[in-house]
Amino acid sequence: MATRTRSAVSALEECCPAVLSAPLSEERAEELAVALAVLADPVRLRLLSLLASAEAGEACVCELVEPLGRSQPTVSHHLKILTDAGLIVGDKRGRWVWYRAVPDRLGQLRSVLA
Amino acid sequence: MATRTRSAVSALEECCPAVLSAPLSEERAEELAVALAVLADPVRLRLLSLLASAEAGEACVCELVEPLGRSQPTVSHHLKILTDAGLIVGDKRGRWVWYRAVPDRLGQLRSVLA
DNA sequence: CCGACGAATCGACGTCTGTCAATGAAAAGA
DNA sequence: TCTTTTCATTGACAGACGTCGATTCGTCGG
Repeated sequence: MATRTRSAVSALEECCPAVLSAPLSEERAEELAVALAVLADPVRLRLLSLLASAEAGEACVCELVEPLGRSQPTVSHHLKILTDAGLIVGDKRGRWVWYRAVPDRLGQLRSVLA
Repeated sequence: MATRTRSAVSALEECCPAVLSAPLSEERAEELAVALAVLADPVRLRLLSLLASAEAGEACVCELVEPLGRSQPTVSHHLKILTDAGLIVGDKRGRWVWYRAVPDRLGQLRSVLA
């Protein structure tokens, strides 16, 4: 939902030294590592994939629990991590929360691995 | 060194479903997560960066310990992880082992985040 | 109001991971 | 051969992370 707190979004906000071309400061390496760690989980990768290929590009939590084979609290846990990283956004409508991927965000990360 | 064992290199050998376009199977998500976890560490990111911007594109371990601010065993530990992932290669010459980055390998990972 | 439902939070547990000191192995020099 | 240098391996420890059951918080229907 738009009301959710975003913490780690600032990780690589503006464009990018690119790992193999710049010497990469200690602070920046830490930021990049945190951002990549969000993606380094099979459940979160499948979440991104499921959301991107869902009807209308979005899905509620209850539709994600079963295909992932994880408990509802676990799925909510990963959704929060992805949300905090800015990779997905949630929109609460009635009793359901509809999540959708933010492809631009993934593109930012991709461009750092130049 | 060329004699070193490579284990996790098979992670995403041939080209790529791309996270946001394919539904991403459970097995493939696991492989991708393992591959990304190798990059999700500040010391390993700085290692890649240091090697890429080193003289002649290579450096020995003793040249890497001090700028990283980690113990020699710790640096060797991370070098092994990067080597097993195919992101760097080591070449033993005399008493020194010269490491260099493998940019193609990083490009493979990058392309998965399409 | 009250009960049912969807989702987030909490608490606890087991596992994985980064780190270092100590040790081991290989190579060069005296 | 003995010593020194360079790097890898081992063992141990602390902290972080994924997972689930139980609980709590909102929201809708009756």
